[in-house]
Amino acid sequence: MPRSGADARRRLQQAALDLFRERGYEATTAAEIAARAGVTERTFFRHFPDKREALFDGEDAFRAALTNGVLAAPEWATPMDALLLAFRSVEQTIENNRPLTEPRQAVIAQTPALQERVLTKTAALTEALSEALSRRGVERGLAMLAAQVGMAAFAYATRAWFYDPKPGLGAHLTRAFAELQGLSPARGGLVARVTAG
Amino acid sequence: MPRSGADARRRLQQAALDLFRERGYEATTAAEIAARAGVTERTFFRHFPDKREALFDGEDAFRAALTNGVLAAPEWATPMDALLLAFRSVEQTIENNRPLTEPRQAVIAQTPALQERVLTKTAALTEALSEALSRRGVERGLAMLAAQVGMAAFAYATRAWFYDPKPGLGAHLTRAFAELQGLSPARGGLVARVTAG
DNA sequence: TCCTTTGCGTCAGTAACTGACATATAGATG
DNA sequence: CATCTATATGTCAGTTACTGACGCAAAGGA
Repeated sequence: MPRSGADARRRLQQAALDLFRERGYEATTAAEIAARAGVTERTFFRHFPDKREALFDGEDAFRAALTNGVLAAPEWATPMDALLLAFRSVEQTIENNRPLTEPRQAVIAQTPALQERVLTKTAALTEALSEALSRRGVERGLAMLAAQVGMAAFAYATRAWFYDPKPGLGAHLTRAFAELQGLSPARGGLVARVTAG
Repeated sequence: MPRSGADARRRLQQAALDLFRERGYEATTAAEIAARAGVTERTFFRHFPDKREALFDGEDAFRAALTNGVLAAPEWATPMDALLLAFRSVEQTIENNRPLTEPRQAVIAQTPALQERVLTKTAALTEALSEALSRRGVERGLAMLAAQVGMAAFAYATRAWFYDPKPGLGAHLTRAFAELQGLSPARGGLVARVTAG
């Protein structure tokens, strides 16, 4: 196979992250990113379908790891069990990648266009988890519900871990899934009564 | 106050929906929408910040109704109770608006760019619900978790109601919140054991 | 050494937006 | 009724994200 192109791609990603941090996302053009990476604007768009994607990469591996985690869960595991196991299986990866994801998060935090893209990435991940659950025999609608609830718990844990990394992501994860339990209304509450009826 | 502009806005929305249905979102330009509405492209962008927004409107009223529903819940209501009450309070509105939302959904279903925008609209709604819950005294992180879980259940109910409207949205809603209960792992399950520890 | 495969540059073009300025019109004010 | 003002709209020029077509160059296999 001739010329790899992976090199230019990495340079483009680095240049994009740097420029977004220096001038902000909106204030940097695709041409500027390409120039700093030593290539043409056209090359930029050959590597990334749009300007935002330069900031997101390696999501495929993460998704694969998560779905594998769900599928590898023991047979007796409930949907939420399987999700918790899946999240714990990528725990180390996330903790190791923190130095790389942190500056990225800072850029995303101040640009709505990137936040929008994060939402679709998360939605794709949720969809993948849902499909993995449905492969385990969970009905499709219920699988999507469980996947969304699981992702909410995961996000909750991640937020907490972001501000307080000491206990480790794993501790935050189990706490999040526990809080999920506590969310269920008290005995005799409205939802409980409606559910019984 | 001179000239209202509300008229042109409505025409633009209608023209956008029609054109998106005829040619698809990507294949219709903002200039075409404006032309059909009898105005200039510039006027289009004065009414809507971008092309996608022409399809979304009246979300503010919906959000206000939802947050009011949360705030109006009785004091003894748990977070999930309050959310269920909020959703049930807009039940009629949604059922009545179905004829208007259905063609819109059809367009959205086949254009990724619009699906992305739906996600941010949903996120904004979730954020609003979360804030309403936190005003009820729920801790902010937990409020967000509850809001996301509630929105997941709401989406689940809406999907089910879309395919089977006969029982009414209310029935699907109570069922969704009940399924949420069932999602909790069985006694002795992994999450239960981890939670206990 | 040729040949194929693939990344890249160049160029032209479309379309989503934006700022600046002029104009027209509905309504309040006298 | 005349005028004045606030606001919507038109016009125009410009930027930038993104795309298709074509040609060149380089890396590896034959």
